[in-house]
Amino acid sequence: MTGARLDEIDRKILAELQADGRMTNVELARRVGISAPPCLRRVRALEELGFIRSYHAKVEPRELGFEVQVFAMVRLHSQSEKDLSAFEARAREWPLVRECHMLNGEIDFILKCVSPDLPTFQRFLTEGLTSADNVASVKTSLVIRCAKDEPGVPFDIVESRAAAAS
Amino acid sequence: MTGARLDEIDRKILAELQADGRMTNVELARRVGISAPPCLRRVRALEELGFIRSYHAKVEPRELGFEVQVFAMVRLHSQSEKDLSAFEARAREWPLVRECHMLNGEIDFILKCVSPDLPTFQRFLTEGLTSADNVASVKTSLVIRCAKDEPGVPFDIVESRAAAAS
DNA sequence: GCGGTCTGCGCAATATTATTTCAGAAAAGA
DNA sequence: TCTTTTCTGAAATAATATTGCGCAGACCGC
Repeated sequence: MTGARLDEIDRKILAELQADGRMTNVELARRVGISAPPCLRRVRALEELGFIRSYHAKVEPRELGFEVQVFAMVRLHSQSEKDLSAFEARAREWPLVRECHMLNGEIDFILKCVSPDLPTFQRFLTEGLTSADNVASVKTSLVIRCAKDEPGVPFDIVESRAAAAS
Repeated sequence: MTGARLDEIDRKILAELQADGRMTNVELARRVGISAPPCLRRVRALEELGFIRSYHAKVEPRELGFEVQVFAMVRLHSQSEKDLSAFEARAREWPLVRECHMLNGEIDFILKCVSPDLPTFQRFLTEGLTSADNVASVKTSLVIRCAKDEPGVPFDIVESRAAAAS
């Protein structure tokens, strides 16, 4: 279960580290209002308990020559668990696929892909994705631009909900 | 321009920090094969030049009570730049919307949303998104499960391409 | 109320790490 | 070749992370 309850300080820690994952523990402790040692212990606990899964530098794909970003909507012939898992396993193997989510409704999977250029993506699309086993159809949409990209959780809502509950 | 060329060490640094954004500089230096001071200078430079945009802890939404994740495909009536920008500005204001990408093709925008529960999302959908100015239609799909979530860049491809070019 | 246990805090000490400084080696150009 | 530039790494210093430990408050059964 996700039984372990978080207090106000834990939520602040998560919010701060989500916003800046490289903040020093001293600075973090200052911001959440406790001293460094217990702060570090809380961070470790949050990591252990799975609230914090990992830390990542956000790298700019375009700066690295990945000019193309694409969302691919995939439909399969068979939605048996075995076939779904098989597709997911393949998705994990494709480097161009950065995210793979199973959806309800008409579309079975949505993939977020990056590619250095259009030819490379087209090759992946024709030789990899659409020709993969069990794939019924693929609809792709190029990303023109990104207006917002803040994965994670809206802690402003977490806090207002916690306040409302009390 | 993105003129500043990166060498092998820079790319290793980016790959390592993308995989573990909290790695100490000492460990990072050891892994990429140089000493700590020049390594830190390179990291700072990569941040300055925009290759590294930011650092984030990856927080598990479900652990924090955000049980619902949804992709919303939005179509607008008008695609004039003014109206597109207006929609983007609104998307940035909605806390439940974590990502907003403008697409080509039939769909104008795709939004990735999180919500504590279905009622909360339905309220946002009816009172916020679908009733917003200029929104023609919204199709939503619940995320059943996530098979892969590794935003960023596939450095294995960067390296093989660099090797091929040399 | 009174001890016992549990939990979490913060001080202080120590180990690691970050950062600056600086001199020297390799690459580029006249 | 000589300069200029650029980048490296050793050493020193500043800052931070981490451990150990004593203390205070909460909770519990008596």
